[in-house]
Amino acid sequence: MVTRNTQQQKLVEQVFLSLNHPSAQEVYKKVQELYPTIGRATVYRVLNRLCQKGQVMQINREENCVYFDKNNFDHPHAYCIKCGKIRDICFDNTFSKCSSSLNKNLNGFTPLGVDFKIVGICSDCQNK
Amino acid sequence: MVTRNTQQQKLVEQVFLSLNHPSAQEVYKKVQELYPTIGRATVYRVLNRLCQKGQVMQINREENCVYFDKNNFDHPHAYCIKCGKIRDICFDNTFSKCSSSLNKNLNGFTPLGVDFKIVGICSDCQNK
DNA sequence: ATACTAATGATACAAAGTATCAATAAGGAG
DNA sequence: CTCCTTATTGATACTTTGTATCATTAGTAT
Repeated sequence: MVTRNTQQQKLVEQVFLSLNHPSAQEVYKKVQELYPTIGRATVYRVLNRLCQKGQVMQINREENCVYFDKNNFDHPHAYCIKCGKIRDICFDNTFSKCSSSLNKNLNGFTPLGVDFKIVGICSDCQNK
Repeated sequence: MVTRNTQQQKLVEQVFLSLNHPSAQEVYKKVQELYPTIGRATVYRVLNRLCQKGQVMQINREENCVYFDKNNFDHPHAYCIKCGKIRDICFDNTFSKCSSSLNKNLNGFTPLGVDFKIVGICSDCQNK
């Protein structure tokens, strides 16, 4: 398969690089200003292709829904990309040291909570 | 306003407590088995009410879309609940110490990446 | 027992993202 | 430069997660 360097791809990539942590919609809107006939699906496809090539990373949301937790305090989770299950991680005081050290670098950002998640494959799914 | 202790509420709460980090859909399906006439909206409403009361916590996804990042390595982000923007946090070696210390506690879980996010209000939004 | 109204269930809707498929346009071969 | 192959596009329909609306139902205080 020979990949083709289309106008749309170049434009989406260029617009993506000009933005900070954009969502797909943000990229889409900006691209539309420059190339009104572009399809929504194309923007999603180009971004996903960039991810597969490893040039781009998705932030949060390997999941596509909210999960609810009984434990009403900040603690890290492990999310399995195979089964979609979330598990608690036992955290030691390195985590709280890490949490409090981050507060120093927030530049006026008022933290309300943390969301620390390890993404990977759980032992159940590895043994299948 | 007088809150009412309905059958549906009791059931949703009970089912939620019986599950580990369930999504709303998981709770809905389980509740439906026991109470087939329950509406989907009711399950969402009860879970949201539990969150407001502080009994339940939502895991990840204050956002409702995927964000993309140029920086192709694991680093923490700050997510503002007012404007929805994501910012990078400068991380020091405490973060990597924290990351590597977590590896010890993973019990066979193979980590592929981390997603560390501080949720709060950015300085721009505070000054409005 | 009655009245008030919080909560429900049905329905429609919105937003994010994917699947499908005919039409288009890269780019290599001649 | 022209033709041909097929990767990519754009339109459309669809799926999933979640919310808004509103008439009906059922807790609860009196």
